[in-house]
Amino acid sequence: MSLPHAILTALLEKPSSGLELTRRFDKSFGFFWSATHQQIYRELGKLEQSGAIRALPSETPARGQKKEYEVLPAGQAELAAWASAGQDPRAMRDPLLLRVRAAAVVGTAGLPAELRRHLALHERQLELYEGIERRDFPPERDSEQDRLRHLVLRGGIELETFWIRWLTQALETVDGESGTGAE
Amino acid sequence: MSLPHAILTALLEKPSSGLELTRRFDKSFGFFWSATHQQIYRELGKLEQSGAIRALPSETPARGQKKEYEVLPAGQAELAAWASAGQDPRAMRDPLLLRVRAAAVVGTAGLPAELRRHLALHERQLELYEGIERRDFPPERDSEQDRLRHLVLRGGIELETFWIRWLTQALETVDGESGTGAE
DNA sequence: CGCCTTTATGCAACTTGTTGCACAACCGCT
DNA sequence: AGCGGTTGTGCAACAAGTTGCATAAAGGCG
Repeated sequence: MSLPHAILTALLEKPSSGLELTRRFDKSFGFFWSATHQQIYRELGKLEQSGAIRALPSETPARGQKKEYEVLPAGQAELAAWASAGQDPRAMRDPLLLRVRAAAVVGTAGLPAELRRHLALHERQLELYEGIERRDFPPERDSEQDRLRHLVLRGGIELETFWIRWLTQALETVDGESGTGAE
Repeated sequence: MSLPHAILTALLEKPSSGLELTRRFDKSFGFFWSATHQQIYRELGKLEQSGAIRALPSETPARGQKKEYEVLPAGQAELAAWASAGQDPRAMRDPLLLRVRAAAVVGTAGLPAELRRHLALHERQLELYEGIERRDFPPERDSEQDRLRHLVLRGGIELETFWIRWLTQALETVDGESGTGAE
């Protein structure tokens, strides 16, 4: 139930076309919610049909032609209701932790390389986020919106920091003991 | 592609029936991978058909009758291959961060209560994990398996710690500024 | 015995997310 | 005009996960 609300949030921040949304979901929005263009187009269709958003009138409404959407009052109300409703945190599901657990029974061959690769990826991601923090949230430009958005970005930054710390620990643990398979 | 491998890992650690697996996925296994009983039964069927696991022979093989599974060599090989293969971290997708971002545009009504609720849940989860750490990983009982499993548990513990820290920050941010809606 | 609860397995329908591809307009180039 | 790249929208098929319910054996109890 989150994708439509992610789209509503993005469109409220700035009306966009499908492709523009896709790009925003690949960049800043992607810190907390990712989506492919197909998901987005499909959902835009549903949201338009349900009256939550509408396409801005265009001169040439045809295939291959840009179509901008804006949020209607019904959509904003729906988003507000969803954001304040109670929702439990979702169950944990992380492939990397699972793979380490699997390595405990079938051997650690290949594991250190994979951990190092992930470490590098997370370091790059962290740098990216910190760049955005410097650019978009300089000290003392604090509307309520700024503070909340900064808070979300801090979540992304601290999550990446967590992974970097954990991967470093993991590499010490795995490299520390032979580094050969167990099996 | 993770669920079958989660099941193989669990079965290698200890052969089990569907319901036993479900309980293990609700408890310790759930730190890094969760699954419902329907997912598990469906997947057990597929794994058995593909020759990765087999049901241990039973006197009364009938519906409503317990059926234990064990991993076959093919299954173990498949798991080892999967665990050492390259897999990118999955794209971030967190409803709570999204809801805070949505609150930045539609108002923070109801948000503090929800943040406090999540904080309490994560604190309870952390306590649980720390209890397991004390019970299952006392200092200096270190086989390679122990170290790797402890590492995975540490991941769970540090993730919960991250959430507790972030939610505390978030509450300071939200409560600090009126606590009324924005809109 | 008949009834209820617990243990145990499983189907079907649905929702969400992924992958691969098709189609169409526009732009610059030669 | 014809070609190729970019921008833009979209379908179809599939894979993964969720929800609700059906079925059946076993054990306890009056």
